[in-house]
Amino acid sequence: MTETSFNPSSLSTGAATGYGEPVTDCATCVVRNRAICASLDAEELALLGRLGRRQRVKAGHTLLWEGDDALVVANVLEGVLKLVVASADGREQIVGVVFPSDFIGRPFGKESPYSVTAMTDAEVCIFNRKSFDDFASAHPDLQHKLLRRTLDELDRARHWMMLLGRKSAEEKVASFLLEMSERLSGQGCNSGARSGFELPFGRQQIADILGLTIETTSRQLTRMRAEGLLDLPSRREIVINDRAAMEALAG
Amino acid sequence: MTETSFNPSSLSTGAATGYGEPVTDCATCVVRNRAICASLDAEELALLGRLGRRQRVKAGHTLLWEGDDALVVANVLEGVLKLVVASADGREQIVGVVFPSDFIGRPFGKESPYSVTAMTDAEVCIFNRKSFDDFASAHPDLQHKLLRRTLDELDRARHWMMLLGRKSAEEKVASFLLEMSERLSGQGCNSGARSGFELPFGRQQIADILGLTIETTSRQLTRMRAEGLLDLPSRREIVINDRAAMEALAG
DNA sequence: CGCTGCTTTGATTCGTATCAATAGCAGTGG
DNA sequence: CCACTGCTATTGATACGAATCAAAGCAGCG
Repeated sequence: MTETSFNPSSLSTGAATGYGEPVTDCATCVVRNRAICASLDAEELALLGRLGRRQRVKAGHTLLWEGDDALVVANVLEGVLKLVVASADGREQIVGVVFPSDFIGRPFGKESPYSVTAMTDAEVCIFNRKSFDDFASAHPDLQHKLLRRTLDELDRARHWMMLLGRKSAEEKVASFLLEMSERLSGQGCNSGARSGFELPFGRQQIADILGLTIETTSRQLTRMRAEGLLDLPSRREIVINDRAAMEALAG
Repeated sequence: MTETSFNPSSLSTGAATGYGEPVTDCATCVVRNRAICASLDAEELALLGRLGRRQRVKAGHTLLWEGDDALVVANVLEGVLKLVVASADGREQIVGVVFPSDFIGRPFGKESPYSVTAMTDAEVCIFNRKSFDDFASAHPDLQHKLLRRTLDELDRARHWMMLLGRKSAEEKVASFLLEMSERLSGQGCNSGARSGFELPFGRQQIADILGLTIETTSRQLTRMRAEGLLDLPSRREIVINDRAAMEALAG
């Protein structure tokens, strides 16, 4: 465990100071049109902007700890973060992976039900939770966006439950590769059967997502490569050669 | 498969007729203060009531099919229903269990991501989804309630992912019994270490919740009985003798 | 060049699924 | 009241998949 804590020491309600950089211009934000902020008009955006701070999070650092007071919520601007639930004896299960424009944190709740840790260097637009809760309560459109997003997340989580409870190691890895291929190769075109992408994390993390060990995960990938289903040009690169066959394996 | 479909054949937008009974008096509804309707005042309640119909669902009948158009949403008045995701080859994973006052269905979404099937005879207050979506969009307080509920469901689902991905059969069964004990023995007092309750479903369903087979589930229960942890007075009754020990097993 | 951490590969064990048979219970009708 | 039927649950024997334990390979970096 080399992970270290992000400590929002001088966090205060309202205009938070002492950490991060003030948000200067939401209008030019990279996720302006994809994040929940897309529901706001210029005036509202300026108001919310005053509550937020841009915050860099280095890979491996933890923004929220499972069980601790959920002091902050945030939008992801850049990088990839994981949501982790751990058991008393140290087993870990990744219960969510968030990308730019995704929302993190637990609004309207006291304790964070999971840890949030950066898997790559990341940048987030962070809010004091109470301030955000108040703002959201006063802005139905924002709340509507948040509701839709939460419903989508719930669907995704439930679909993942099927994978965790009922699929074999081979099916798990195949499903994982297909989902990552879709989420990582951008909203762009996935025309051909071949598709390559770079995973933002290593084998152990794949295992923690799939409920497997690192050895089993590695073996499955090696076997798929041997069968010509995929190439592994480098540790974190994956090229799916035969999408249809991969879909068949995913069950 | 003896499950049969509930077919809302003459479903129309607005005041739906031709199925169920019209809602006569929301004010005296058994779940009036616990369901999302609790956010509404008398006038709003009357409006929503006009959109709803009381509908009985017999045990084993399916209200919504995975992948089909999600035509309806509903509040549970009585009984217990399950949310099921199935794979092409017939494996099933129960991804949620809903009780009276819980909300079911997928607002703001076209396809239902899972099937909803009654585990016991049940009664629901059912709405045409589109009408409900419109009503919700116009009533921020209702939407707020729905958001909180969805966030809670998401937390529960993610917690369950840890169980499915990382826990042993013994830990799964122990966790399950503790959770059911809490959700079934009502909001009442759970004073003593001993607690008994009646499950609304059989062994196969427990297995489908835990991602196990019926045999493994049965063996774990028998073993726990042999060790004095619990009693099994009848097929569906469970008495936990030593709650602390059970919590230790749950991991 | 030789660390250091991550990944792959191999040998073995263990837990759970699978296959198969029996037991128990609920409902039905003689 | 009891025999019969169908369904659910339990119990047993065995097989298989993934975990575990152990070692070697490989890449990045001072």
